[in-house]
Amino acid sequence: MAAIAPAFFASPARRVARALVGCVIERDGISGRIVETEAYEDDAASHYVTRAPSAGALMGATHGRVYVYAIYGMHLCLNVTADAAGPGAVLLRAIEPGAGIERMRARRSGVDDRDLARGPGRLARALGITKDMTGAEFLDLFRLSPPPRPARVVTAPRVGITRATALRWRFCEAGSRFVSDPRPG
DNA sequence: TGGCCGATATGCT
DNA sequence: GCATATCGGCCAA
Repeated sequence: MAAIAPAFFASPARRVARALVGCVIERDGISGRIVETEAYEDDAASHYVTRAPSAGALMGATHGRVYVYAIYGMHLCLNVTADAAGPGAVLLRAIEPGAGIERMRARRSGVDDRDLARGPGRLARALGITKDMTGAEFLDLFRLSPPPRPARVVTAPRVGITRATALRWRFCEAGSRFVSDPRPG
């Protein structure tokens, strides 16, 4: 399977976010199918606006770069910047664990497989994300392959935001039990 | 299933 | 200093 190339991230964040659903992400022997993403552009909820000092330049000037931030003190969230012509980033919210599932389990005893990477904080933990990855070329750290089978995508409002809540820029694989709460539909 | 709440990085005043 | 956050774990019902 040919890997996805950097030009994939040149499109607007919404398009990249939708196209990522179903793709397989892999790093260091751990892999999974992406089942949930969210797009952020220059809307009121975007870190391009709300965290302009740290995220503004990265989201505005780059595409295909890693952007990691911490939320609620302890959770990391993995994003990839998008849009060669404007600000954008895509938050990776959930994956369906594939290869390396035993290592993901080993890091977190007692957690059901379904929950290993369901939600942005858990996903970051499952993939061993650290904040110092910010700024790196996404495809230098991760291998990304097209969907092994076509994904049916449903949209929903983004999670955990208080502004621009009318936008449905959350993209989920229809029917997947690996999608985080609240479930779309 | 739903509600509570910890624990802290980040940005603003 | 302060308010808020692109959450997640735990508990009661």
